[in-house]
Amino acid sequence: MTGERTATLDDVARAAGVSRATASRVVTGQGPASPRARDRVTAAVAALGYVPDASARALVTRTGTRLAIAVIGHTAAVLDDPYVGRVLISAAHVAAEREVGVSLHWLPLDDPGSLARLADGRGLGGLVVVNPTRPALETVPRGLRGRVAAVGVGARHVPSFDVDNRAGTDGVVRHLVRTGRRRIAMITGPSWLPCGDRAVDAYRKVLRDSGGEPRVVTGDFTAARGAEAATEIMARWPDTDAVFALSDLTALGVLDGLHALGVRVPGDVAVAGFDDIAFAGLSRPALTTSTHPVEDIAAAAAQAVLDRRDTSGATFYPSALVVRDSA
Amino acid sequence: MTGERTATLDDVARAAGVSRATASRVVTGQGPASPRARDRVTAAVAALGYVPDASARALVTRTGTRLAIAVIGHTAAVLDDPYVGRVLISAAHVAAEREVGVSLHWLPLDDPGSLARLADGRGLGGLVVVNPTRPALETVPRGLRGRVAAVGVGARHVPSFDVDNRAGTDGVVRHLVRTGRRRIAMITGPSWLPCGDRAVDAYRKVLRDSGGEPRVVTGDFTAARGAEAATEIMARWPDTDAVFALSDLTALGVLDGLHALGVRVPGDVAVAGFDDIAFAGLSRPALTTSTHPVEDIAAAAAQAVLDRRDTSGATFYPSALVVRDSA
DNA sequence: CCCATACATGGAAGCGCTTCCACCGCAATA
DNA sequence: TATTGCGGTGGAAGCGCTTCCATGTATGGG
Repeated sequence: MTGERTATLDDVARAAGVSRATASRVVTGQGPASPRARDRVTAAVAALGYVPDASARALVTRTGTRLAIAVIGHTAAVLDDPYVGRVLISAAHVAAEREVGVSLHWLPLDDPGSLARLADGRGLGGLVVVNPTRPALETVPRGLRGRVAAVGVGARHVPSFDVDNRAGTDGVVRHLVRTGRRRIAMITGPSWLPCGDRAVDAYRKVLRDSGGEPRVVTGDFTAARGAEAATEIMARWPDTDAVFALSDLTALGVLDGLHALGVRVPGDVAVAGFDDIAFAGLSRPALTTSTHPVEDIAAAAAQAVLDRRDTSGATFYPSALVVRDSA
Repeated sequence: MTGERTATLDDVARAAGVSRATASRVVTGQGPASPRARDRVTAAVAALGYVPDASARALVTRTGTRLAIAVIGHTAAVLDDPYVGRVLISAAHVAAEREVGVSLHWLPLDDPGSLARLADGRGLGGLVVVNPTRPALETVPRGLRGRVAAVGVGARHVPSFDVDNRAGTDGVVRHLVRTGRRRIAMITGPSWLPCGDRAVDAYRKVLRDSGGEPRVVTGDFTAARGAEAATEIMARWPDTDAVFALSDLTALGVLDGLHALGVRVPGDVAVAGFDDIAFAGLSRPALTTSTHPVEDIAAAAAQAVLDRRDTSGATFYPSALVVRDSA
């Protein structure tokens, strides 16, 4: 049964008739090696199907640069939203280009301490935290300082990358005002996600300037909640003439909810979202929204972390108004 | 500057006044340890912020069960599609429950050999390949036999998990026929993805039974291609009265394309998709489609791999017709 | 023909950890 | 009191790899 054993560098060296040191030099491409030795080792590697053990290698080189991506918030809501998937894919792309591995971690909302456990070993090149809560970010192990970035929130202690949802919201709400709406309601994100605060601020500010009173309802970024919230809003403030949701998914739900209520969009009520997801242009009426360059943001975070760039503070990416039919 | 060094188990042992062996026993929870030793070690761990080095641990235990997820196909199309993200998230969930790490790999379509490189070391508990091409699966390193599963294709050599798109397609197309459609076109997936073959078979079969002639157009699972394909189809076969796309995203694109053409849905042409994504119910008209339990499938694949269950052969998950407004 | 120089090579140390094994002291039993 | 058994413990080996260092072995110039 020894045939089932995976080959080790010793096996390769023995098969090639060289020392393990030489074999290592050839395999890694570092250090001198005669053509003869090179050939024999290469042949042995192929013959034995040798694959270096990453653990052993990382142990000695202390250079195992792996990019860890931690997603916080274990809610079902995340499943339907393409957001996390897009972040994952984009960050994984960046990592793949640099030939560093990616590890994925799924952290419950209520156990921020688990972030610390991610730093398993020095094999960690960096950590990207998606949708982090504030307490979670404070549990980042000190060995990792300077190698952590946050996506999707304006974090304090670590470099963070997010869309400028203040400016984006401002743009959307101003557009609503410009097109004659005054009684504008807003559906926010989940309360545990601090990223919405700046958006709500912007919304309040525009309303104040235009003489409207704020009508804020808490959402959770899901479509189901959007439909529900639409009903709530129309019941509580029947004269509402516009609804702005901080998520396209929710806005699509609003469209659905209003449709069920027999409210016409945009005739009776204008609807706007945020994110400009692929489906925003496909709904009927097509959704007015503001862009969210998720891939750029995630890629930037991954790059910053892998480059050990100390981009402290928050970086906000521009969001552009996309006017379609719903508002 | 020694303060910056990350603590090792030796440091912990020294601080706790015990041997490294004892410290290890306490940290891992394996083997006997007196309450006194336990307390002292625990305290030392906390004080030093010690985190075990996963590489070193994996090296000696040979038990580093990490779940590798490889996504094949580097196309932009994957980005918009929630599919891959959902697979990732679901598999990561399963892994998280069992406390095994997840590593993510992004493989170009044209270099299947890179699959072999994933088996870096014995730290690999299993490999889930998403959307694998046939040649890619054949490059799986022999050390990994029995620890690989495929998602999204009826693979030959490794256990595979996919939706039963033969039955699903059958259900959708029969529904179209039942509602009076005869001149039904189909938009498939990309040609490099073999999973569509069975669906096309089913489509052909139903058409043959109902006396229609097949009208097959190649797609790529994107919405943009759907809009394009709709135009192509209507130009080539102007009397088409139904379009079935093997992807909801594409079907939504078809809706858009037909709308631009001034074709009414479902009045003039019925449209049906496949997958029942979250947005399918939100489009206007709401999309008729067939379910695709992506999360179940991905979870099953991850479980099979982590359990070392030798579920050879293909497992197909049922797909249920969802009739909405578009067909 | 001999010595300096370069390169190729193997021996050996050690990365941080787990675990086998031998050991020791203690309580329980004869 | 002598013997057994056992939980707790430390020493030491070794996982597979890289890399320092010393030792060859060809090559050039003097």
